[in-house]
Amino acid sequence: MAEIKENLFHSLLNKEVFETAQINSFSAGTVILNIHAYIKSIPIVLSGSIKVIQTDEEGREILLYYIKPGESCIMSFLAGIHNDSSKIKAIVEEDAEILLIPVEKASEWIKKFPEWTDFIFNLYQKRFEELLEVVNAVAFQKMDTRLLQLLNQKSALFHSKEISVTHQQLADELGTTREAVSRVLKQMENSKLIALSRNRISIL
Amino acid sequence: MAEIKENLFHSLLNKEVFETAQINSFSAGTVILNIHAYIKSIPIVLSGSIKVIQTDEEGREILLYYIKPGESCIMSFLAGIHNDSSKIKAIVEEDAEILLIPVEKASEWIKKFPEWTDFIFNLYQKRFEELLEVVNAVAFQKMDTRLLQLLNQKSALFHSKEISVTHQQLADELGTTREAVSRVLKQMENSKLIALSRNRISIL
DNA sequence: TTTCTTCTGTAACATACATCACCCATCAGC
DNA sequence: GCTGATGGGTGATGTATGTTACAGAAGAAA
Repeated sequence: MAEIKENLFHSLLNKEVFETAQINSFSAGTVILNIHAYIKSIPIVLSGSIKVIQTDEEGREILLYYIKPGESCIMSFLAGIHNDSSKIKAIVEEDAEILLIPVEKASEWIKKFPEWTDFIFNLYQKRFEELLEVVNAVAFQKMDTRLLQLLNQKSALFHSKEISVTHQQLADELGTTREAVSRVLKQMENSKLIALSRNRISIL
Repeated sequence: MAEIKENLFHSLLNKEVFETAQINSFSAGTVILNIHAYIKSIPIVLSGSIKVIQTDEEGREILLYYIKPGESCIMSFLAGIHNDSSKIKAIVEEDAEILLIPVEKASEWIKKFPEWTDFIFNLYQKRFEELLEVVNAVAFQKMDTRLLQLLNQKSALFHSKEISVTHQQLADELGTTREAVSRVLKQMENSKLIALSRNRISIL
């Protein structure tokens, strides 16, 4: 974490950023940002990770992307500067330390610090591309492909081939049902791609 | 068009913007921006409209959103300032007049004109929300709902209850097949929601 | 251990959509 | 008018995923 902070400090943020911001710790599962909530501060992840999901009226969910160390939630930035409410939900995936920046500062800095603007635009592009991938996956890919991708994503995130997750959680993130996930996982186990046990999937 | 130009001029752009930019005319069907193309200028639509679609490797498409007068293609802005290639395809839907702004100017103005930055951020938010809706629609909605929404969108765009379009075109925009579209349309006709004829759909 | 809860496996069936196949309708050009 | 091209209608069939329903497995609690 100290490392990330140093990087941010040197490469894109300056003293004022760190002096203004507060650092907070959140444990896995905490809902950082809920749908329809109004936003007063913008989070920058220092350690851990946050997952951003969309929920529809009927409560169905779908994973949009992860926010990793050094990144921020661009949706909250947008909603924040427009004084609008959030359209998405953000949940801590791994215990995280987060820098909270008041919205007014965030928009003030756009005028003052070109590096900050760059940082924001870079994130925009990244998030846009990730959203395009989600659209593609949902529109054209079958569950097996999507599941495998999700497992690999999680494996990379946790730096481990062992993933602690229930089928229901995966189903929620993919916007499908537990049974569908169980079926596909079982097939993947039969093809020796993964090994299954309660609350745990190992990628082979 | 003169009206839009005046509005842009007064509300968010200034003299320099119009002096720098060129106005070009494009007729319906023109591909303004292709996937993998590098971007040297950013379009602002003055009249007509542009549709932005995503295509995957297998050539399947899906409509993302429309760019209407007074708006710009934010993807090209992002890709432009990062000197990256386009991930999407933009096609003129209605004959359009477009202001072309060189990328260097676009990023220069971020520092110079707060109104320009506001304009950009506003668009970002709008596009983000539209993408979220696409994700939702593709993930959770059935074809009948999606088709109806698309027809209403087109009807609003063309300011007409009569839409000139083939079933195949609709299928492409929804990322499905012609047969599926034909069947659903026929049902909708039976429910007196629309009337069908060759190359034309009338919303009742 | 026994009991309870949560997670997983799986069968049977329903449904939406894709795919294939073909015919008919409409319209443009001759 | 005829002819050919494009667009549209529709049945048959396949397949992925949703739905319902229930049983067994693995842990947690007692």
